[in-house]
Amino acid sequence: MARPSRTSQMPNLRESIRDVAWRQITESGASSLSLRRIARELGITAPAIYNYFSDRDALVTALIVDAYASFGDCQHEARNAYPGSGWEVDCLRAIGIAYRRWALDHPHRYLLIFGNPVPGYEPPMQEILPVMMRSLGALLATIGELHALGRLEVEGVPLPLLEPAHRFFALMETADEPMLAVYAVAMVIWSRVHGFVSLEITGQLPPFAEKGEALYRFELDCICRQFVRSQDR
Amino acid sequence: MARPSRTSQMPNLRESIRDVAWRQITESGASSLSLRRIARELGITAPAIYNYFSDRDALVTALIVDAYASFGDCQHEARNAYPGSGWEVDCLRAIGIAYRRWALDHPHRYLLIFGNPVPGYEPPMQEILPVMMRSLGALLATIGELHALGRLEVEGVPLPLLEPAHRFFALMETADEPMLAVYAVAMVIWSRVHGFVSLEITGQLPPFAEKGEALYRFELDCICRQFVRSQDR
DNA sequence: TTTAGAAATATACGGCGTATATTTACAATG
DNA sequence: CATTGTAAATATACGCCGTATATTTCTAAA
Repeated sequence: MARPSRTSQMPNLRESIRDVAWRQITESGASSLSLRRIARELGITAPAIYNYFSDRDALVTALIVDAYASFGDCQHEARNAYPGSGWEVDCLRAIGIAYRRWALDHPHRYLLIFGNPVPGYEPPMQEILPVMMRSLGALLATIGELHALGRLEVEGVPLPLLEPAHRFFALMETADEPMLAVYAVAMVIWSRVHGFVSLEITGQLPPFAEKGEALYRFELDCICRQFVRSQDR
Repeated sequence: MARPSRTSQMPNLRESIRDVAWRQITESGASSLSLRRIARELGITAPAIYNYFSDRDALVTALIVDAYASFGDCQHEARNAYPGSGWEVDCLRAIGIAYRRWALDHPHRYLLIFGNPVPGYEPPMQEILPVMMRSLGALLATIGELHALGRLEVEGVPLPLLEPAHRFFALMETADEPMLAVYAVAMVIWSRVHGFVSLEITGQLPPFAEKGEALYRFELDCICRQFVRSQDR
């Protein structure tokens, strides 16, 4: 008895697979994701999943794209809460706060994106780059505005190289020198924020329990003091 | 035919297992570590490994302890290159440089320790804490010296909580307030350094190829400028 | 009404960690 | 020297896993 009319009982099977995958990930971590478990839970057989995802990796990629979309939404929401000019520093801080908030709310998604959690998986860059850049777009735009206003402190910040062989070259080849400085500052900020948040959600920030919040805000203050010139003058 | 006299042909089987495990990890990543592959490579059967490691997790723990030892060696070597007083800033910088150097030289070891790479593995803290604290000891000692010399800038740095429930409490309960400040600064420094290095070795530091070095040194300069008061006066 | 294709099942293969029982080599004891 | 107990290995098996292949069935178009 093959093919019970499943499409009638369960439409959008592709969506259901993704949903169950997310549930399993948020429950027991990204590394314990299993096609057979998903199938079992949906009452189908494991090979049936291959009608919707060519691979386990294809499913993981779809999940990563989802996660980036959610992350990007959180970043752009934070940015859009400070429209107009004159609030760039508050915007920068809000983006930072939202970054940590999202990571704490969705630690497995965070690790799925920025960590190394799935065994043999290597992300296909051409699929992920768009959502990845969109999610970094909020930070880049805010820093870009500060730069346009002449309020970005870039002294001493080394600029990135533009080498055609690099896999991010396509994104950068149109960038002029000021844009490079914006990228550089963004990377420094991102690496600081990522360092703190990734240690925090993996439980490696030893003695700070709920003081993580305070220490994180301290870091955001350092970032703003260092890279943003005061408005007046 | 069981038990061919293996102990004669291959003594130190426990060491050999660890060695082969390291080779597999450095070749294809920590996630693709497999007891059966190790056994195959050593010409033994898989269950034989259980005479030396009770679990796959026990093997992973041994590897992590190894990695921490190697990492700690690198940190203490950097520190010991600047003996005596008056070179604390250089020492701090050297420790930072050595941190990145070690991570670039042993990316898989770095991810094994500070990442999330092995599927269902949860590290047993009571085994790992000693080597972990030893490896952080170089940084803590150097910052402690700066603090003792009155050259540590701690204004605005939030202090960690001391709550008995926390699993790092045993390490901290003897710490007095100045020691807490040293811990706090160490955590900030560590999170910045870790953020940069982890992005770099996972290939997520987009446009900076060999400019990673320059950007990293910039970060170390920022750290020194921010947390170390100048010597004179 | 027939037929082509999509979507599911059944089955199977090889890999994995590991539990259990069994065999063998070796060292200590009588 | 013979015996025996133990440690270290093997043999085997179980239940997972991803996935390849062939088969079946439902459905929609010709």
